[in-house]
Amino acid sequence: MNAEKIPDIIIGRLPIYLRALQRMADNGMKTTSSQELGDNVGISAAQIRKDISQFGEFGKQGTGYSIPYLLDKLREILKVDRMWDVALVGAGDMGHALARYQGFVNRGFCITMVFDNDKSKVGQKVGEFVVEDAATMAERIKAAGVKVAMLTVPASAAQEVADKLVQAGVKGILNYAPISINVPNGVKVQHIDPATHLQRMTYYL
Amino acid sequence: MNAEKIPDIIIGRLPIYLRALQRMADNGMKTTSSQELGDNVGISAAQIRKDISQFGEFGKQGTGYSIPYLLDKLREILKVDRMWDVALVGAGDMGHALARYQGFVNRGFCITMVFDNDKSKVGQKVGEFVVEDAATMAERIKAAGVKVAMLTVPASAAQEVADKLVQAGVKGILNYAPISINVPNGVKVQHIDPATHLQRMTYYL
DNA sequence: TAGATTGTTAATCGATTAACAATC
DNA sequence: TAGATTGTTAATCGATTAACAATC
Repeated sequence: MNAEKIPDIIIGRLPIYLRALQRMADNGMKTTSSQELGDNVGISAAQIRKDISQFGEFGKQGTGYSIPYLLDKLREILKVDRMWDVALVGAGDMGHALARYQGFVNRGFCITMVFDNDKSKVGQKVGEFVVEDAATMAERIKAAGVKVAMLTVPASAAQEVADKLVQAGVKGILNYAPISINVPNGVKVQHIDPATHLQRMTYYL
Repeated sequence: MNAEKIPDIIIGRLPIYLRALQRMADNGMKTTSSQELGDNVGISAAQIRKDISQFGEFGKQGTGYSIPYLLDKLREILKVDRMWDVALVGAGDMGHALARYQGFVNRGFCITMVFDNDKSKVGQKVGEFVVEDAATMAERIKAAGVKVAMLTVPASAAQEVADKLVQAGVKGILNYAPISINVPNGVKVQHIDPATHLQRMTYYL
């Protein structure tokens, strides 16, 4: 294990490897090589080897990587060898889709609470969850020790809600609002904005 | 205007700038500086100036950038000074949320068709769209000249559907399926996978 | 004018690739 | 063993930052 700081760009690729390896495992594969994994995710074999070797010697010359073993290691590194409780804030269309999404649970995440500030939504069911009043959000998150949240509120409310989440102890925010939100050091934000992603492709068309 | 090839990493930041500038314009602001824009999006002022200057001299010493002018230029560069028809494939929860999303139209995109291969969904309404049979997809996309698609089908179907989209002339795919899809040169893919984004943050927690 | 801020250069910093000894 | 593939090194390539003359 290497104690030096790992660049964020490498951390960003690990979940991609993890996803591909999980899929290989589902298909009954037992081993893979940097070449094969690279072809799968569109990254060079050299880079895959370099990235993985930051964390230890997980492969074997001649035979490559054991898929179950590498899966274990990557899950451990990314800290998804446990289950993270997630708060979902915003019970609109996107919130509904996320609340009903089946893909979180086997990747380390479990939505445990859903909030909205619209009183007409509070008490209603969204997926298997009952929408709670956003006014109780900070308190509930603090009490439950939730560290991860998904934000699907309008852009106009996003910064304010993010501030409250941070205040309540949330350390990672997945932001679906189409606006850059600012958070203190030590809090991570990931942005998902479909229009931004589309605009990144049209340049090349 | 610089005729050299612009790095993809710069292109990727332009939509972020565009989004922030649009918001500033909505708030009635007329000018901004690289410093102010940078604070807004969390990028250094030097980098913002460098990025923008790849495409021309859009600022003025002493006063910064005219927001409406820079908006125009960025939209032109990213080719979102026009409206792109978008095909949505997959009428599940995520497809529903995207079909009803109001944020595309003022950012250059307009969903014009929705497909699903589930016969029980064909003919049903999703947002304001009637779901069409995926069997007619290639034909419809070709006839309409659609170049951009959003993919919200299960991972097991994603590669196959992507191949059909490419065959039909689609050049940009926004992939919501949790799997890396491979496409020929000249076709762009952007991946949106919430679990992957979350896993990128847990490392730091 | 004086102050502010751009566009650009050069220096620094960081990431990727190619190559290969080690070894399974 | 012979073939395959890792982990790592050094070289290359690319991106970011700092600084400042130009100028609005």
